[in-house]
Amino acid sequence: MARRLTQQDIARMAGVSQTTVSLVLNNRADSEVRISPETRQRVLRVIRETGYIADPAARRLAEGRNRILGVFTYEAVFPATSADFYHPFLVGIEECAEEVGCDLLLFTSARASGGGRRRIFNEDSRVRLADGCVLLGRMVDRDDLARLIADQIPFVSVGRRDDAGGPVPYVGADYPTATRALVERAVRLGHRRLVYVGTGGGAESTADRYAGFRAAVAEFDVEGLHLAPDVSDLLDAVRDTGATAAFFEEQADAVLFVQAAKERGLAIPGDLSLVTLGSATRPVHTDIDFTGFLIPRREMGRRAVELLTGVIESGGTPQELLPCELIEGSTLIGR
Amino acid sequence: MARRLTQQDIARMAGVSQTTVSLVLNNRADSEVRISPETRQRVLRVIRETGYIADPAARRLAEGRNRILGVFTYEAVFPATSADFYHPFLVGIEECAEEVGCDLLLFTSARASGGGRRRIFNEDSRVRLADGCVLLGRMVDRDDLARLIADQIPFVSVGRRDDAGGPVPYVGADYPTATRALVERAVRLGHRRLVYVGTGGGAESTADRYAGFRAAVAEFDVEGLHLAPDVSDLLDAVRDTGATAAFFEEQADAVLFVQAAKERGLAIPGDLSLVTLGSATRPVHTDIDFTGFLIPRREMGRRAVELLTGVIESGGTPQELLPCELIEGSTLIGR
DNA sequence: CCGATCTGCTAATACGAATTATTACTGGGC
DNA sequence: GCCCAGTAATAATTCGTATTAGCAGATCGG
Repeated sequence: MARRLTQQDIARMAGVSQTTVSLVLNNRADSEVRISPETRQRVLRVIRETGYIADPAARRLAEGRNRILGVFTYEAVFPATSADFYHPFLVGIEECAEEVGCDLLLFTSARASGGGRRRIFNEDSRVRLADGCVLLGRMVDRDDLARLIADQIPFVSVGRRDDAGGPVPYVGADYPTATRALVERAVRLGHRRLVYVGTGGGAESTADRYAGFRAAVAEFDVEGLHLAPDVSDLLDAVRDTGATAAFFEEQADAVLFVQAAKERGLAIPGDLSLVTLGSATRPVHTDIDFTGFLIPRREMGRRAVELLTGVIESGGTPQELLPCELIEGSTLIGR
Repeated sequence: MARRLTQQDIARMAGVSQTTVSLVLNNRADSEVRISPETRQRVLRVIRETGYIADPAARRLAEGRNRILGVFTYEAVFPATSADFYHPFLVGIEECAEEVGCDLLLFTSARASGGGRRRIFNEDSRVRLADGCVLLGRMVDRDDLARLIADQIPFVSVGRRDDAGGPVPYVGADYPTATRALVERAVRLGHRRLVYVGTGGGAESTADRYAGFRAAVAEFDVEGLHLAPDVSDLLDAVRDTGATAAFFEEQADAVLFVQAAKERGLAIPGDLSLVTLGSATRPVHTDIDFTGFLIPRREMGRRAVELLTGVIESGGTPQELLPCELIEGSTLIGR
């Protein structure tokens, strides 16, 4: 590999010192440092002619900055399987990274040598190459989080915000508010007995939805029931509750439910209103125009990068919940 | 930002020199270099306890390697608009990168300061941070290519393979062979008059398809006609040719064509057989089971990374066309 | 006309890891 | 007692850029 151009080479050609080249490049105009216009032009000309570009590694080493943002995911970023969960986040992340002039480093090598799940800190982690990083994924390793905090590596977690021996900077979706709004809408439409279909626990994202549901039914003083999505006959189970509106944690479950309802003569939304709490994590294609809300994934990605640049520059532990856009839809009607 | 651990720190803690730490880390066992088992263990223990990780920038500077592969695209990698062109390539790239233990650097900042199109070499390009890079995109800048070659930066182009003052390493799809195979199939089924619908020129990918078509009709001694896809009334135009089978360069055009045919009472494939030459670049959703072929995008991504690692290690200018899988489909029948 | 200030630039060093050259020590052979 | 081989480790240098301190020469004030 032909040795590439260095500032030393440029300096030689322009008849100045390497220092001068560096100063011109970073066009410093401090009172401390002075370069005559002629010299500056001469150096710039050589740089232009040779197409010299500074070595990013050396740069990073010297000044500690890179304009590279790391992106870490616990699963493959580009899942072969689905129309995928990560994609919208990445769209937002890329957009914003482009705006702030940063490149993205995807930690694809992170799968530990053991072949197990991905870990941020493996033997030769390249995390530190980036100025900071965005964490994506429903299951973030607590030890990794703790380590990030301990090492004071700037990062922002998207979605997850578990505490890990210290506050975690994050961008999330405001599920409680969105869920509350949907409950309110149902109540306004005359529903008095609602059922929540979903795990209601586990990941924060689902726990949040359920908590929002619970708080809202209490606030509006209506009946709020809960059903696990994996009961043997969900259709009957929902019917038995006597609820007039069902809130589905998972859109995929709602799709199956509608399928079953159609087969067994239950009219949606005539006999039962349906609400979905956010877009599907499991891929599903449907033409049903569910009433529900959109998780602002793209916006979350964007915001994560914005916050990250802030953290990199001035530290802090930003925590933000982004509003979900409500979808009018046609599966929730008055009764 | 708390200063992070360095080999110097580890050395101090273990009571050895920085050199020793480095040697232990790269566990060199040359006859030139000897470390006693006790010392080695002591150093390793400190490393384990502190969780020390080498600074990738310093590493890169010293040894010139990074295990980072750059990925350059002329458009956004994650287009907000479509179920997107790049995705399958990226799936393959990521898979293979993970296997070879490399991280991926996406040059998202590459949009030149002018706000114009992306360029690989802008003022502070981070290209050199990577050991080499994969180029994606239908339109690769010739100057960029020339520069990559001149600077001897290892790279592999996916799809494009324009000459740029020197041979370009690439992975492509074997359109000519696949197109020939489809023509052959049509001929075997009794078709004697075929029409190619598409630009037939411009990008290599389309030029290749048309060239394959031309060569095949010559080889099998049948009639081969050509129609631009944007004629005012494509349906009539195709009808007028008297062809019994139409080969569509773009699946999107074929979908529209079928639509029009249905409306105007032309039976597909009863009255006219249809063949599509590769999956859509414009996103389109259809349930039609077209006869045609699949562009092995994912495999191309994989292979590009494989070839790139080869180039990085031992140079060369690999050039490969990957076979396209034929799709039996139901739009091409005998007559 | 001598010190003070200003101007334009460079030498030296730091950054963190890898590598090369070199030193300190131990035993063994004669 | 001296030289040599072998072992274990270190000092010094390298990579390319950024920064700090400082050095000549010119200009100015008194």
